[in-house]
Amino acid sequence: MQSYNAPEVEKKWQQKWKESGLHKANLENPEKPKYYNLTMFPYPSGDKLHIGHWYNYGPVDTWGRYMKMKGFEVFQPMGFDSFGLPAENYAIKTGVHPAETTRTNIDKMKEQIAAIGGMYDLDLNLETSSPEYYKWTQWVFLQLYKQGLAYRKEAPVNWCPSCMTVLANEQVNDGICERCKTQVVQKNLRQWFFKITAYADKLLDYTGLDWPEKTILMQKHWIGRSEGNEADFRIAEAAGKTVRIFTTRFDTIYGTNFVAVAPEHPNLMDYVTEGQRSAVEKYVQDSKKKNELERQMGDREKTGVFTGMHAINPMTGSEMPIYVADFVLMYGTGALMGTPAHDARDFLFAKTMGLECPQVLVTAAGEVAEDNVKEWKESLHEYGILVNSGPYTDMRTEEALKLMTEQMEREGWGKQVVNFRLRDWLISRQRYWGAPIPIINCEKCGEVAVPDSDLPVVHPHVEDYVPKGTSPLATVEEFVNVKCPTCGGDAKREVDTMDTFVCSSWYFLRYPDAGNSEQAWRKERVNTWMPVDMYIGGPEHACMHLLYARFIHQVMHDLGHVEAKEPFKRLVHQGMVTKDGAKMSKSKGNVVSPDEFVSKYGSDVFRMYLMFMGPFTDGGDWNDRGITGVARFVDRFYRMMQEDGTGEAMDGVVHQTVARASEAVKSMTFNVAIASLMELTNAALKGGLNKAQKEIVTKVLAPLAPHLAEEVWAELGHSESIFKESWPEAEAKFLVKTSVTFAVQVNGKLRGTVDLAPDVSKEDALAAARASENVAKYLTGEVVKEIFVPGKIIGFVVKG
RNA sequence: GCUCGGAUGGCGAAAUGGCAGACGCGCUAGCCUUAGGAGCUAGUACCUUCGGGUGUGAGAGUUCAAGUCUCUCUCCGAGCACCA
Repeated sequence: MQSYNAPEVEKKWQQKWKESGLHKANLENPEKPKYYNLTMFPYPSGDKLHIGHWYNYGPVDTWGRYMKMKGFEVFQPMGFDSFGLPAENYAIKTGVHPAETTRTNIDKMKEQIAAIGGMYDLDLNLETSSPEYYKWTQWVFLQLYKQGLAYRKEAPVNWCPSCMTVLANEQVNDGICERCKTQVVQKNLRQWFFKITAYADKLLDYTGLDWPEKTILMQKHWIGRSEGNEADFRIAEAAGKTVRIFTTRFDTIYGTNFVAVAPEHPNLMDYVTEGQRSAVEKYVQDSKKKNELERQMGDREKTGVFTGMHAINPMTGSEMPIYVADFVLMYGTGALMGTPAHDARDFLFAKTMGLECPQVLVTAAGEVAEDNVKEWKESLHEYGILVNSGPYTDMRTEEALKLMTEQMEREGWGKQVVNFRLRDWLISRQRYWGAPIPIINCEKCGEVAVPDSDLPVVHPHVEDYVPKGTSPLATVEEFVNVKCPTCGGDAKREVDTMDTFVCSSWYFLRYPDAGNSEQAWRKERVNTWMPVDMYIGGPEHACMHLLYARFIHQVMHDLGHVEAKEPFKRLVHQGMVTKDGAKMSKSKGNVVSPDEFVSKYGSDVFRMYLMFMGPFTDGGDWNDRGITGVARFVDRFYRMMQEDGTGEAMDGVVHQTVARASEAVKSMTFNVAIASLMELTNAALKGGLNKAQKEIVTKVLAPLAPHLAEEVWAELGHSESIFKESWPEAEAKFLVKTSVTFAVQVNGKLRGTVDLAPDVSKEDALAAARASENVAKYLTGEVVKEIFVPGKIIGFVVKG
């Protein structure tokens, strides 16, 4: 008997698949229903493919092959996110120019990805750092620019002193640079932004998307929509001047007893008396320093300084002090009304400032509230019925808010507004390895867009690309100095590059028409293939790539460039593979190298073990020994296929396996699918399968272990690829059993089992159960209830 | 602090409210081989007076029946973090 030689067999089939074009979809004219199966493209990092790559690409390929066998024209492309910090930092580390490292790394990765044996289309050669791609990234930029959705402004931005560039809010976690873990500082700089806030409401619409609930929640929270009111409070000491506050709970206005303003508030000095000026200025300086050093860390103590002036409560006319306080952010209007009874932070602030902690509880369960609040009460946060609120007393919060809004609008001192936490997307970077921003600055004409016909703005070669705080492109005179496209006079190019997330926010639109030199994509082509039917990638992109991509896609949709509203119809996040429960990292020295195991056991075994560890979305913990179980299974499976049997009494098991495996693959619990095949193999090694049964089983195995399945399929006498076959259906007639084991319970406890026909009547079943010796023993008292669940349970409830 | 997840043998894990622990790792015994990822057979939650009893983080509840549904709590993980 032959034993299975994985390395040889896998090489053979990878070659054959390549020759037959298994990885190619008919993009122009799909005859079957299309299925766009996409994995987030990798950046070429220079290290070998790690377990994380495999954990993604293996199962994604399994899914694609399954969909292919389900009768779809599967498009499964892969390219490289080759512009950006990872590639550039790798180049800086090695001292080799990024253009060179990117090239060699991509070539190396392509080889390694090929060794997985997936049907990924790498021939499209999509690389974001190539001029034929970034030409269209620049075009996308200009599409936004022409709509006023790309603009430049000076603003306080996040600056990473190590990466020597600005960063988007999304790339800063806990005040730390997401890439290099350095403390980020705030700087006022003139930078390029995409106006993603204009799409905030549209981005909150997830209709028709099959996405993980958690991801949607995270995005919703990041976008942070909140409805409320803005209202002007007059300043007692300065006639005609007002301070505008934002609140979501204007109904609590009768409990307001101070106003607090952010230190960064542009009109802060309008609210400061001469006497308090130096104190306020000092506070502002101190809080700026705090901003830079430890704003995020630790102390939640509320601080602030009295400005000397007072605001007038627009409802009651009473005066209250105005403070500058750094717990107030430049969110909303940068000023808030302090209502200690209803907001925990206001309560704390009032306490530290020695303010009276009042007095009126605006809402309660309808009863008159206590006069004084000594302790913070969470319940006062909620909507309720107003008390001590003048004409609004006894109203429900919703009603009071409505009437108060009407009043302020009528009297002209306030209105209803919607605020978002989402900030505009900062896209310019002072780094070398990115797409140049296609803008020219002319002394006469100002900011001028590079005409589409002049694209691409070629990324120049620079020898000294090490970041210094300004873009390295600025050092290339022939790049910088240009003629103005409008007036022909001397002008200078924009030297900043675009954030790599811009490159990756539209690549899925390029794949179906990659290589098109006339346009970013043909509309018909993209409308045939978009939206992406299945998008698989890590959950860490929830509020970055996945949000940006939706935004850009929605803009393209609104401009009529693509029919689909949303880019990704279904989204799945793969889990993480750990080692001994810890995240794998070089510094911990617990990195598992796939290559070693792949060369030992083969790609099929490696991929299957990753899938066998647990549910795909959960990830799993790597165990060097665990893989042997899957290796043994492959041997056993191959052996089972070599043995000829009559297949007697095996039809039920085979079709049972088809049913279970189909269900499992469909729900991406590949571990269960593999387990069901193992069970079948264990059973079949005793009985033996006939040829028809072997064929069915091999088809089930095919997406999970493509090389092995293809080999076995050929040995069964087929000359065409198994991936031209359809996924098998479990036939009902084989699933019908002649006898089923019923569990018999008395008072909920298992007392025995009886084997009966599956369609046995209730009466016969109960009689059979009663007759069972062990059961009869427990049927001593009066039977008050009889339970019969066909095929499963016979139960008695006995009294006494 | 807020918002989500999660907790089942020594380990990874299964289980439309219906016989908990499928499948695999590891372990034990035996067989066959003794160079390799060996192979095959049987066993493997706990207690037991061998009748049975107890077991899915803890405690309550619903139900004939709960790992699964409801409430309270503990612990672990992830995300957000002064957003008024």
